Amino acid sequence: MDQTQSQAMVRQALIKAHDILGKLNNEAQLELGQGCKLKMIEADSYVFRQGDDGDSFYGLCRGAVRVFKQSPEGREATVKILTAGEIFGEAIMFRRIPYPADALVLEDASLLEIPRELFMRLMHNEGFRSDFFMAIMSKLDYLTRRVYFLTALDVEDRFFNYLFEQYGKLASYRISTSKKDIAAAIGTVPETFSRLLQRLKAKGEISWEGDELQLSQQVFKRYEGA
Amino acid sequence: MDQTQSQAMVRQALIKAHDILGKLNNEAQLELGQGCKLKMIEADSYVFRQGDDGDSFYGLCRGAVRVFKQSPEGREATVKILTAGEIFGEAIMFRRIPYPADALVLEDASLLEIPRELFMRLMHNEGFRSDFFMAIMSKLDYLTRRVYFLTALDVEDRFFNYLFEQYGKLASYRISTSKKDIAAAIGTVPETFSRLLQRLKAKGEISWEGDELQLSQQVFKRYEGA
DNA sequence: CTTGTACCTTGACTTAGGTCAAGCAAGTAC
DNA sequence: GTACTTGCTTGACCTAAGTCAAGGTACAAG
Repeated sequence: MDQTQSQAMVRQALIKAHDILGKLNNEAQLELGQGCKLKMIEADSYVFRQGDDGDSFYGLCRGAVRVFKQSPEGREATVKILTAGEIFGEAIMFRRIPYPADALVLEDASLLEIPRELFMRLMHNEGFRSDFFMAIMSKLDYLTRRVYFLTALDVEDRFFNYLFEQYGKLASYRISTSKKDIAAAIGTVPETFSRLLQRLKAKGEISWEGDELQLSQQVFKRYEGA
Repeated sequence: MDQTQSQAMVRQALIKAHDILGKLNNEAQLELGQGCKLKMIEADSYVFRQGDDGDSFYGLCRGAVRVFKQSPEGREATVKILTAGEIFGEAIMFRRIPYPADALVLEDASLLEIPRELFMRLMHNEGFRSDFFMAIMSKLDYLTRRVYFLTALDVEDRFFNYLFEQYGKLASYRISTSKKDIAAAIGTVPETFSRLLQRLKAKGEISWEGDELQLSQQVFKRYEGA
């Protein structure tokens, strides 16, 4: 088997494993596999920058990507930290505009780059359309909650909500995101986040050794409803 | 002409004038007009409350509605102030969940209430689907900007951005929203907003008499790029 | 071994903006 | 008229969280 063929098979496998793209029917997956491009991007590189021209959106198959916007003065707002199985950059599919945000790779990532023209063809596929739709609606939902989360909650609440949002409600977490990035994700600075963690440790509400984070019983009780 | 017939004509006219619903083709508009319900709701009443069961979304034809979420402690986050031509409540169309936010009428409103079952039928209409899609995408865009706006900008920047977002870049505005509601929209409290306005007036950057707001030249220069 | 460089923590300080309470102006109800 | 309400303003005060600067700690490069 030649090189080109085996790469095509890798793409096909990645598509199949993807939460959204994997729901396409076989023909559509094949079409997608032929028209998309696999990109490996290592941590600390950008997938795209705000203002870049482009006509592709991305499916994330491995790793993590942080999407954020920067103000002229350099303050930045993290819109979302994406993990495997999500899509991003779809905002520019319907209007020919530059990317409206930065997308920075946090953990070495495998991405499927899907050009607009292919996307438009896929949109004729009833199944893809409805899954794409669902994905967009759940992003809408996420952003609505995020607006709430950033305006109405303090840093402590935002931290726990972030955990639950990103990992679900567990007693124990294996954290791969750096504290600096978590701080950005919950809309604060590393110093404040560090102090929060000290305070929580002191109160015995959490323990965090290496990459293992544990929450105490009381924390769960506190967030029972949410 | 009897009562029922004339009400049907009113609905039909409202649909035609609506930015999104008005783009439906004639048959679809007719179907919509027959299946939807016209509601007049006066200021300070709720269209729905967070947690309410429901299976309709709304097209706003007149007036203004504020959509917001409340924290258990009563702090609230305004998600969006809607004006004529927009739709809202569509989040529950794809999943059978209670409304995830409150929708409060700010100015006497005319609403078209569209039940899920009808919505699903309309979704088969190619034109409606694509317009609905565009509307959702632009909401997504709006919310992304809003996350940025709430995290990375201070109250002053948020105020001017709100004006430009809501009315466009004018030299003179006729403001119908109360200061209290504007304060909520820009994510602050009336006191802080009031102080901001005094400061801006003192610096000669704005004047605000009655419902007439004027911006000075320097303000425009400052926000040229944005 | 030493130098560098991220990342994280800690301390001292500042500040934007929230809270609480009082007062005022305009509209409406009686 | 007086009283009540609602929206807005002002003052005094407080505090969560940001900024700036200095250290640690650990891993990587020379």
